[in-house]
Amino acid sequence: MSKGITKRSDDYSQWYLDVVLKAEMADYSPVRGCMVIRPTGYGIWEKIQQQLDRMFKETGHVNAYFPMFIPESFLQKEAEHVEGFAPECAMVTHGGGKKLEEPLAIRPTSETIIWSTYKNWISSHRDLPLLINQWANVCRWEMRTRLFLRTTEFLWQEGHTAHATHEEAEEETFKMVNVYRDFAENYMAMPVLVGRKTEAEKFAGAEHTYCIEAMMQDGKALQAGTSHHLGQKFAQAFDVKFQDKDGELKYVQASSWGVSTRLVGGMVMTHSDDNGLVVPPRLAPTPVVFVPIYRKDEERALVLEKAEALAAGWDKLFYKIDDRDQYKPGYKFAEWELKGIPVRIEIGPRDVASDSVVVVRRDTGEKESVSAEALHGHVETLLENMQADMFARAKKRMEENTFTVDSYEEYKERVADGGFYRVFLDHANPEVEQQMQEDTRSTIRCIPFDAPEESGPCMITGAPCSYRVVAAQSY
RNA sequence: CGGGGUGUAGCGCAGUCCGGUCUAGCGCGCCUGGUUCGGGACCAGGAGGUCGGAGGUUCAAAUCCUCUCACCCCGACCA
Repeated sequence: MSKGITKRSDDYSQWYLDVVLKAEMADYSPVRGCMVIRPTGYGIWEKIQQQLDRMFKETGHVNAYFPMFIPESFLQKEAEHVEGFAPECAMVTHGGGKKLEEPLAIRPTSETIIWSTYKNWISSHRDLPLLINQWANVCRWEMRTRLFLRTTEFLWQEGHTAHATHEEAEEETFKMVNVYRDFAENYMAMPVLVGRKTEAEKFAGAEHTYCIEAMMQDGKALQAGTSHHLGQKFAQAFDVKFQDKDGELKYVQASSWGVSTRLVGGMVMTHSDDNGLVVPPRLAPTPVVFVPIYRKDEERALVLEKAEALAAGWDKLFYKIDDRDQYKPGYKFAEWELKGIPVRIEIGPRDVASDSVVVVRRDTGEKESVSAEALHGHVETLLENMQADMFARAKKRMEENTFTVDSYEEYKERVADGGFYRVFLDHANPEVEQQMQEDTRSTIRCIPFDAPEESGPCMITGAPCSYRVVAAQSY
């Protein structure tokens, strides 16, 4: 069927690369670890941006833009932050033909430049909360990269908020991880686990980190979004204080939260199949493609005219008519499948004669004949159903691959096969997680918010635990 | 940075072990013309290559030697 896509069952990571490259989502760049995002991939990122941007604004945030160059000294102001990011920073040492007095880091994240600026913007409780987001590129010099999932430069959004109290910052941190959950589930059709990161996994410079974790088709976890309560760490590092109602000077409380182009990779690994990309309708830049079928010029004219008529009333961006003459219909079918267009409408002379069309859904491949009259309603319902079905399938898969395990021996045997493991682990003790990582290359993905109270012994040390955490191998 | 692999036309590959038949070939794609068109059409003609790079051995190198670069996969770091 599909030309040159490795089967998932043969080699999952090669399959992923094949899909991304063959569907023309991205290309390698001349620089190691960087990628060119092609229109098919960028269009999906744009849909992600549009919807998230709306959700951020609906929750009271505004966009701004901070520069990508950060004085090296800024990064050093917060101890944990430096330690976490220094090794992966790209540094600019020259400019204008001269060595710079102070090297500039290309932002790996913007906390430092933003808090150095917030210092000037905040003086009173009346300036709070400050709720700003930015869409930007960032750069992290990773040892090993993978298209979309981890690249040296990537695109993301980063929200940076300032609050008067710890509680308000907490409310914000929690609210935003739930925005991410809402987005992942309802737009990406990607079920996620929502919870808190362990000390070992949290953001460098956060008090605590909340996250959404998704499960890919091979059972590995993907951190899909994070929201951090930064407490007063950055406010102290950059001396950001405000005068409160009570007249006292206090350090501001902060949060930051982000998702990146990694989501595009997560979408691929959640929904796509051996025939190529499968895009959930709500992330499809163009959800519908008409493939005309004709033999002679008269038929071509007839069929295209009918397609135009059928599409009348639909937003121009909602559909496209593939009137390329140099390809046969079968070729076009295969190509649009590879590129993941959710709904294909086949229309030929026979359909025109019967005043109907053939409608095919990408996720299941099901075909049905639909009367012209019913087409709009049918397609709109179909897209909604696909969206729901894709989520349901992914959710079922996640549930079926989430296991409850009590013995470390059993865990060690099974975790490499993929899946989420609900286990008792003394995560407060960092050595426990470290040992597990050494033994199994797996980590605690999160402490789910909805973990029921349950008591049992840590599977490694036997220490008493009062709930289970979720551990898995991850990307 | 370790371990494995691959670099030959836009893509996928053969040729490399055992140097000469390679003036480098095949499939797909591309260009021209015609016939086709309901699941990746067919025929005919054509364009396209510093064989990853540098150095060496040789009468002769895609092929042997040395060095080097890039990319992919698997680990250690991470959204």
